[in-house]
This record gives sequence, C-alpha cells and structure tokens, in this order.
Amino acid sequence: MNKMKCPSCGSEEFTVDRRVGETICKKCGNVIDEDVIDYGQEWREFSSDQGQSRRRTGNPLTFTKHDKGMSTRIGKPGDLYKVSSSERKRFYRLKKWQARISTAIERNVKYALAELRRVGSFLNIPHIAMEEAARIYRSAAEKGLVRGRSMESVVAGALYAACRRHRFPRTLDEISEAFTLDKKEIGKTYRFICRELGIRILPTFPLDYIYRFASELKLSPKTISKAVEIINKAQGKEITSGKGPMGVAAAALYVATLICNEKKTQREVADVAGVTEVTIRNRYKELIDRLNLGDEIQTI
DNA sequence: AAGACGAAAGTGGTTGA
DNA sequence: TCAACAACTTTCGTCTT
Repeated sequence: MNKMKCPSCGSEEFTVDRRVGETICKKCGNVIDEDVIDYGQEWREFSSDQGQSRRRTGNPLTFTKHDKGMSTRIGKPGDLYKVSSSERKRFYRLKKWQARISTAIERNVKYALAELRRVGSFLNIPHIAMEEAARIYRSAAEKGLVRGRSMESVVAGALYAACRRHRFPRTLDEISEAFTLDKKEIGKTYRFICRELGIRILPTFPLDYIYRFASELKLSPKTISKAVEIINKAQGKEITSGKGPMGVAAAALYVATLICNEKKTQREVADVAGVTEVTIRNRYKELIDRLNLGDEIQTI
C-alpha cells in the first residue's frame, strides 16, 4: 500500500467518510478522493450461503434509482475528444447502443420514480416505504401491468401498498390529493397490482393512525396516551374488528379529547382522519357503552 | 350560530350461490 | 353473474350550548 499525501499540506493522515464516499485530510480538511468504495453492506445475511452469494462491491443497491444505482455509461461527456479520430467512430457507436439498451420500461420506470420521489417527500414517507414502493412499481412495470393504466395511478397504488406493508399507512385521501388522482382509481389499481404481484397486505390497525392524526390535531401527549389506552382496551373487547380502522382511531381520539378536556369538534377530527362525523359518532357511542367511559367524561 | 345528534337513503366492495 | 350484506357516506331536520 502506497502512502497518500495531502497535496495542500503534506499530511499523511486521513479520515474516510464512508457514507458519502470521501477521503478527507485530517489536518486541513481537504477532500482528497471522492467516490471511494463504501465498505459497508446494504444487504442482510441470514445464512453464510446467502452472505457469499450477495457479496459484491459498488454503491449500495437502491430501488429508488431507475437503474438501482448501477448505471454504466460509456464515456464521460469530454471523453469523445480524447481518442483518435478512428477510435472516435467506434466509441460513438457504442455510446449509441448503450442509449438504445435503455428500453421503454427503463424509461417508464425512470419517470415513475421521479414522480414517486416528488410525492414521497411531499407526504414525508419513510425511506423504507419508498424503497418498497419503488420495488413494487418496478415489478409491476416488468410484468406489463402499467399498460392500460395511467403511470401515476400505478405509482400511487404502489406507494399506498408499500406504506401499508410497513405499517406507516397513509389514507387514500392523502395519496389521491398528493397525486391529484381519483381515489377510486388508486384503490382499483392498488388492488389490481397486489393481486397480480401476489402481495398480501394485512389490514391496518387503528393504532397505526393514532400518532399521525394526533400530531395533526396538535394534541397533548396526555391525550394521545389516553387515546392509545382506549384503542388497546377496545381491541381487547373486540369492538374494533370489522370496523374501519380510521373510524376507530378518529373516535378514540375524539373521546380522549373529551376526557382530557382538550376538546376538538367532531368535524376537526373527522377531517384529519378522512371519515365523516357520523362515523365518529357511531364508533364513539360503541366505545363509551362498551368501555364504560361515561363516568370518565363526566368527572372532568 | 355552531356543534352534536340520529334517521334514512345511497355508495362501492366483498361474498356466496 | 347476481343478489345479499356490512360498513361507511351523504343529506337533512332537530336539539343543545
């Protein structure tokens, strides 16, 4: 191993920031080298077999880049003029082919992922769910499921599915608003791609929604924990099964605000939860009856 | 005047024959 | 493929604060 020297101060000590792939001089902070290999691994090993087969170098694989971050480009922009004129012809041809290899699917996925990133940052989707959504979209595109449907609706469906899978559910309302798409259409494509790709989506739980709704309503921690308590009790008594989880979450929050003297109107709660006041009323009546919450509300 | 309540009719999706 | 169905929505009139 030959020793590197910092060109500006001559120091031989460096730190390597593996996350961004930079080698930095310890003394003067000069960036000596960029794009160094990340020695970490982005995959998980469940057995030594798997570990062997997955071992590789390069940037981490990611599904949120259309080529999974593994693109190969023939020639940087300026390279064409560094070779002799006879070579240049061949070089040019290779470049052209490279462009052609990028098929219609790749192009489509590229645009789709751009859209996905836009909406993802708008809705603050966790990274893991974004990766999942990208993966689902890619599979859908490769199976030709996008044909006959709008690209956006498939992206939206993939995102919806990914969010639910990772227990960060977004409501169809939120997603349809972000995409400016019809709710029904997203629901339809969502079900379609889940069926075709064999994705099994479990029903969501009221608890998955509580924290997000609560923070949108700017509720105090005390009220939130009360709502969580109510949900847990309700689930124990099987009041929640078969009911829409968002309605249950909304009702629990509404009751919690009454108990903790932090009143919100049914309208306010209904709006953030994407259900109607009527649903809240129906649910919260059941909650009060079955959990004997009546006394708690009166003893404020 | 705003919020809560509840009845009644309508919606879209699921299920089972 | 169709009808029954459960949950939820929309709409609207009434009561309460």
